[in-house]
Order: sequence, then C-alpha cells, then structure tokens
Amino acid sequence: MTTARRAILRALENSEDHPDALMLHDRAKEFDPTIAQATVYRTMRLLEQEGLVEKHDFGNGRARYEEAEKEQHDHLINLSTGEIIEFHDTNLEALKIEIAKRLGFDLKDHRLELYGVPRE
Amino acid sequence: MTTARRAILRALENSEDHPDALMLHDRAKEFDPTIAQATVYRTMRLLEQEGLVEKHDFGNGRARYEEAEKEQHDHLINLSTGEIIEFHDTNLEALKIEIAKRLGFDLKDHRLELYGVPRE
DNA sequence: TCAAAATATGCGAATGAGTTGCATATGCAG
DNA sequence: CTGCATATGCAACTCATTCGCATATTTTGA
Ligand SMILES: [Mn+2]
Ligand SMILES: [Mn+2]
Ligand SMILES: [Zn+2]
Ligand SMILES: [Zn+2]
Repeated sequence: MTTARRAILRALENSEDHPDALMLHDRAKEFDPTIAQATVYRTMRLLEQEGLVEKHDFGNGRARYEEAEKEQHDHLINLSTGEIIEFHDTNLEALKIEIAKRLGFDLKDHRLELYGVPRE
Repeated sequence: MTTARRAILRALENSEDHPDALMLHDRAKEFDPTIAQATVYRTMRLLEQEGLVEKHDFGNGRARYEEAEKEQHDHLINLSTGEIIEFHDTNLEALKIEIAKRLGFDLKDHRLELYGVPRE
C-alpha cells in the first residue's frame, strides 16, 4: 500500500459521481501532488481486476469508475445534461438472469444503460 | 453513391455476424479491391449517423456493426467462445421503457448486453 | 454529352485513451 | 537497518479511429 494508491482510493471514496481516470488523477493530486497518470491507470486496472471497482463505458471515449461495494444498480444517462442516474429494479435483475437461462447460459455479467431525455 | 460505398453496403448485407471495421474492409475488398480503411471508417460513421447501421461495443476494442434492424434485439455474448447470440424479449423492452418513465425520462436509446457461460 | 462544382477517396500523418520498458524510489519483511 | 520485491514517474509506444490534403469520382445542369 503506497502513497499513490492511498491517494487514489481517497479520491475514489470522496467521489459521488462516476469519474474517469483523468478526473481521478486530478482529485488524487490533492493527496499526492506528484502522482502520475500512468499510476492512476495502473491502479484502476488493478482495482477493477480485484473487483473493488467497476468500470463503465458511457460512450464518451473515457472509461468511468465507481466503487464496487454499493448495491447492484444500473444507469440512466440524461442525454440533455449528461447526468448519470442510478437505479435498481428487481424485476429487471430477475429478467436478465431468466433470459440468459432460457438461452442456455449462466449470467456472469451484464451491461445495461438507458439513455433518455426528461419528460416535458 | 460511389463504388466504395456500394462495396461496403454489399459486404454488410452479406454478413450474418457482427463484423468490425477491419472485417468489413476485408469483405468489401472483394467488391472494390482498392478500397481504403479510412473509407470504411468514414462510411460506417455516416451509415450510423443516418441510422442505417447500428454500432456496438462488445468490449473487444473494436466497434462492431450490423444493419439497423430487422427487428429490435439485444445481445448475449458467450464468454467461452465469443459467440454473439441475439435475442428479443417483449417484457424486457417494456420494462426498460417503464423504468425510464418512472425516473421521469423518455427512453431514447439503450444498451444491453448479457455475458454468460454455457450451462453445464 | 460535357465541364464545372460538389463530394468522396487514398494515403499518411495525427489523435487520444490506455499501456509498457526502464531506471529509480518506496514499502515491507527479516 | 538492510535487501528484495514491488510500485512509480516518465517517455515512448500501441491501436482504433480521425483528419488534412491532393487527387479521383460523381453529380449537376446547361
Ligand atoms: Mn448492472
Ligand atoms: Mn437493443
Ligand atoms: Zn453507478
Ligand atoms: Zn445483433
């Protein structure tokens, strides 16, 4: 456990949004001003492999991250503002598993994003 | 409508899978041997913007394409083989719309991929 | 049918997120 | 403390995709 890693972990804990690696780099600098981007990339890869972090691709070119501990949820992206809204739906979870099963598979992972505009 | 574009369209029509730009380039060469990769990229971007093609990211680095649709479907990726299985579920479609509505949004787009391994 | 205007192409160079080699610095076990 | 294992910073690299530009093809419309 190094200074750089502690800085990144803290940056992550303090984040309520879904930051990308560059944002995390900036935020981690507050705790370790000399930290390099490469270290952020390496650390995020490590954390993801260890299952401590979830990596998302919301289609803006850069991967976005969040701590894995939270309860299972999916995301709705507000196309007007870019805001990311988290939601959880039990029926949906069950349905995903059931669909996989119907096709002869055990569901190991999934990706679900909804893109919408606010209802006027 | 140019020779290059016709070649790409034909390559796409003849494809039953979800080819990436490089695969399409190879396949299009059959109809226009001098076609350049840049043209494939440009044309796919155009087709996507026109809504004639759907672009997917199945997490292998390269974007995958298919004709915009036959009928609405989602994808299950067999993690053991990489095979892509298409499926359609009415309940799921309805549920996605309903969830968006519940959150105060009109659903404009969505992305759903299931990743699974064959049940033993 | 033809020439000019409009568009698309091929090529190679550029981009940008992410990765990696390597010399140095840091962390940790003894 | 010391020594070895591991992580870091930096710069160079990768790889998919985009772009500039000179040239070629298509389209327009007289
Ligand atoms: Mn989820
Ligand atoms: Mn779909
Ligand atoms: Zn989230
Ligand atoms: Zn498909």
